[in-house]
Amino acid sequence: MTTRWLTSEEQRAWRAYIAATHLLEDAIDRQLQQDAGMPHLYYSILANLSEAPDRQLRMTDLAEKSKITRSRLTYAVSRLEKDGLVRRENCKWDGRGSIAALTDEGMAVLERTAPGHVETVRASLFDHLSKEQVGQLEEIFAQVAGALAEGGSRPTPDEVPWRRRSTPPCS
Amino acid sequence: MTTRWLTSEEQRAWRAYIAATHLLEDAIDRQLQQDAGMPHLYYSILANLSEAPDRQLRMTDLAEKSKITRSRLTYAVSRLEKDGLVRRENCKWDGRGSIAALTDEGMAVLERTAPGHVETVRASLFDHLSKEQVGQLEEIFAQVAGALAEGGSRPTPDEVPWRRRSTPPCS
DNA sequence: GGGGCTTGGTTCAAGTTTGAAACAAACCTA
DNA sequence: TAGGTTTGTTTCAAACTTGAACCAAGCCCC
Repeated sequence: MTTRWLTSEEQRAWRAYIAATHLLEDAIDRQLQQDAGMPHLYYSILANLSEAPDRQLRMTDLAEKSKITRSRLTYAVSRLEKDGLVRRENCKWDGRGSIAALTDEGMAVLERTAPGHVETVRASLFDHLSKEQVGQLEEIFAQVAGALAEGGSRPTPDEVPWRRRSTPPCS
Repeated sequence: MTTRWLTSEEQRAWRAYIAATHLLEDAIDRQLQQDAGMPHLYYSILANLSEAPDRQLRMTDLAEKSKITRSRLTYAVSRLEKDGLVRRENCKWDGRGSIAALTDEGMAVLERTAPGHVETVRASLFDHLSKEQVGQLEEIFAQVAGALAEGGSRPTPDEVPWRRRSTPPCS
C-alpha cells in the first residue's frame, strides 16, 4: 500500500499546529512555574479536582480527565501531596482504589493563581483569534479528541461494566 | 484590574484543544517510539535537518526551527549522534558555532519511518477534519505561532544584525 | 589591543516522564 | 471457596527536560 502523503495544505497546517503548540505550552509553563511553582499539567490536575464533587476523584478518573497515564499521575499527585495541595485517601467502597482530594490550601493556591493563568491563555491564544475562530477551534479539537478517545485504548464509560465507575453502584 | 475570565465558548475550545493535544502527542509518540525508537521531537529534528541545505544546520537555527531550547537540543543531538543518525561538526566561519548534520544512516531511518509517521498523523488528525477545517487549523495556528514567536524572547531574523544569521555574511 | 559586553553552545543537578513489572484487592467460575 | 483472571495503583530504572551557571569566541570601543 502506497503512502498517503500530506498535501501541502495539510503540511502547512500540521507545522503551524506543532510550532504554535510548542510555543504555547512553553509560555504557559513558564508563567505557571513563575507564579504557582508548578507546570501546567499539575495546575490542571488541581483544576480538575476543584470541579469534582467534594473536590476529589479516584486516581483513574483523574488520569482519564487529565488525559495522562496513571503512572504519570501517581508521580504528580505525590509531589502535590508533598506540597500540601492534595491529600490521598483510601477509597471506601473499593479496597484497591485511592482517592486524590484537593486540600483547602490547594484550593487557595488555585484561586490565587487562576487570574494570572487565564490572562496568559488569553494573551497567548484567544487574543489572536476571532470569535468565529474560537468556534472552529472547538469543533476541530472536539472531533479529534472524541475520535482519539474511543479509538485509543481507553474505553468510554458506556462500554464498561458498573464496577469500573467511580461512584459506588448503590448510592 | 479585574480578570477577563474565559467565556464558556472559550473554555470549551481550550479544554478540547488541551485534551486533543495530549491524546495526539501520545499517539504519535507511541507510534514513533515503536517504529523509529525515538520520540516525536527527535524525529522532527531529523526531519528539519533533512530539509536544510546540505542537510545540516547550526544548533541555534535548529533549535529555533524546532521551537525548543538550546539545552534541550544539545541533549537530543547527543543522543542522535550516539545512535549515528547525526554528526556534529565545527562551524567554519564562527569559532563558537557547532553544526548538526544528518548522516546517511539518519536519512535512511527517516525514509524508512516517514510513511508510518504520516499515516499516524493522518489517522489521528486529518482523517477527522474536512478540507475547510484544515484551512482553519492552519490559519488559527499560523496566527498564534506568529504572535508568540515575535512576542516571545526569540527575535525574528529581520530584527537581528547579520552576525546572528546562520550563513556567513559574505557568501 | 585589552577590558567589557554579547552570543553560541554545553554542563550540571534537580525535576519529570516513560513503560514495564510488581502488588494487592476484587471478581469469576467451577 | 480455591484458583485464575482482571482491575486499580504504585514502583523502579532509564530516558528526557528544565533553567541556571559556565565557558569560550566574537564584537565594541576607547
